Amino acid sequence: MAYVDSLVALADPTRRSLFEAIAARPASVKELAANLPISRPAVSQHLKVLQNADLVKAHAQGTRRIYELDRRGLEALRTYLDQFWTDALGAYAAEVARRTQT
Amino acid sequence: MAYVDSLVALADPTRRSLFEAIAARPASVKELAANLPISRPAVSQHLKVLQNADLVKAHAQGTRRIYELDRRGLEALRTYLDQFWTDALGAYAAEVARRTQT
DNA sequence: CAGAACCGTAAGTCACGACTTACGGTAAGT
DNA sequence: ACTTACCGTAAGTCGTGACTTACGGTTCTG
Repeated sequence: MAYVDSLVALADPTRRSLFEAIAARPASVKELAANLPISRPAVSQHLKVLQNADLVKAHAQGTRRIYELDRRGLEALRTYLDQFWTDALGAYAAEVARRTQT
Repeated sequence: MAYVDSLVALADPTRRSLFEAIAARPASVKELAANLPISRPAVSQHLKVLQNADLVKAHAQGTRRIYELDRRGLEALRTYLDQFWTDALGAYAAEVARRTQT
């Protein structure tokens, strides 16, 4: 259920900010913390959540840890959502068609 | 920012259960509550959240309210995620390519 | 070999959100 | 009209998770 972790991770506004910042450009923890109104340890904690949701991955570079995007988390989430796209137009289509109002 | 509401709504396990049940087949509040270990008012509260995330829509049928899937919420969420798919392969591609390890 | 820079974890606080019960409101049945 | 069925909202409780400060560990630099 990796998609669950992705959903929970991205539901938090601070983690979304981190994720979006990392997606735009890989960065160190300090750099990421500089653009947020919270402490550096808080950023580390959020990154941990993002990381084991496979939304982000890190690699050391000297004493710094550079975080970059990991597409596996997004992919899991995407797959989960796509399931409803097709389901909603398959078995569910007949039901909807009858009372269509959209 | 409709996608934010969708993310928050689907981050809760109970709301996911409701959403998935509704996606599989439209149902009344009582029917939905019957398959969950929580009270009926709790279900109503969750449905309210799902509804103003545009993940679900309701229409009255006698004294019952039938909830069915609303694709607008999913669409908003999908669009948000797709943004990273392309971004991550565009401006971000060069950065990654250099330190590729995946 | 200090000292500094960068980071993760531990422990504790506090607000928020997921529940409950109680209540009121509307539509159908007799 | 009265009762029953179905539902939403109000108010209050309680656990979880998003923060903080404090600490220890590792890697460059002088």
